[in-house]
Amino acid sequence: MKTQVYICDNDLLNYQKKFKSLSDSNRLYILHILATNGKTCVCDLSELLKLSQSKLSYHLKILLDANFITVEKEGKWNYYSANSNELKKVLSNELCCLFYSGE
Amino acid sequence: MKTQVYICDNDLLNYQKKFKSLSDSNRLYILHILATNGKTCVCDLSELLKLSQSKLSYHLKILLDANFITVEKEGKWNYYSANSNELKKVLSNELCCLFYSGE
DNA sequence: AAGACACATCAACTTTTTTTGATGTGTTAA
DNA sequence: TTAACACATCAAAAAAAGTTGATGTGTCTT
Repeated sequence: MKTQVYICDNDLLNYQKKFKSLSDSNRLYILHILATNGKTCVCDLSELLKLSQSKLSYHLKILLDANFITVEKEGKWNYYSANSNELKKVLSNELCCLFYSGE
Repeated sequence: MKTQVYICDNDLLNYQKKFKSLSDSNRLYILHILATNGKTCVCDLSELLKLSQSKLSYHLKILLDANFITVEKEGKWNYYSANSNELKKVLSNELCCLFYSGE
């Protein structure tokens, strides 16, 4: 029985956070919309997802904290985009186009 | 604003389940050990992970339900292995060797 | 300056997940 | 056949995540 292991606690917690952010169908749907629609403002996301404003905000923040999406504030509106580079680090090619956009 | 989206509810729930199973550092550590050590029995996992027996059982079941690991019962012992084929469908190559074993 | 809009944040609540310790089941050894 | 072992399962408790409705902040319009 080998006892040595190669991953450190910090890495585990970091991946835990990333996968936790992906572990909700609302958030996966958000990523899907951002991946297929590109830059989208909260108001449009709210319509597409049929989520209340505060609920949507909550889920966007989680994806943001995981660094899987980015915001640009333009005056009154906030536009969100998928951070495909970060998503690609974690997700398989098979999930390309579904949850992030390809090269 | 485009309104069409391409993913169905069932797919979303399926991915939610998969990612939920990956969203815990104990379970990621289990996968890491299985990926690096290969087939391992619960008793050895319990020592490596320093998890109580029932807690470990709980987490193994979640990974099993997500189809990310498999069991073989040999008499008294249960041996678990990573289901690398399934993991590879979801996880990037970058995570190969960390959470599943390569080709 | 006042109102309307787009969004974030907060506190209270609900739901889900995780932990814990006890009990149950099958297998092996004495 | 009894005891010990390896593990799963269960019910209760604790902790974490998600929801809701209200409030706050910044921007634009008038």
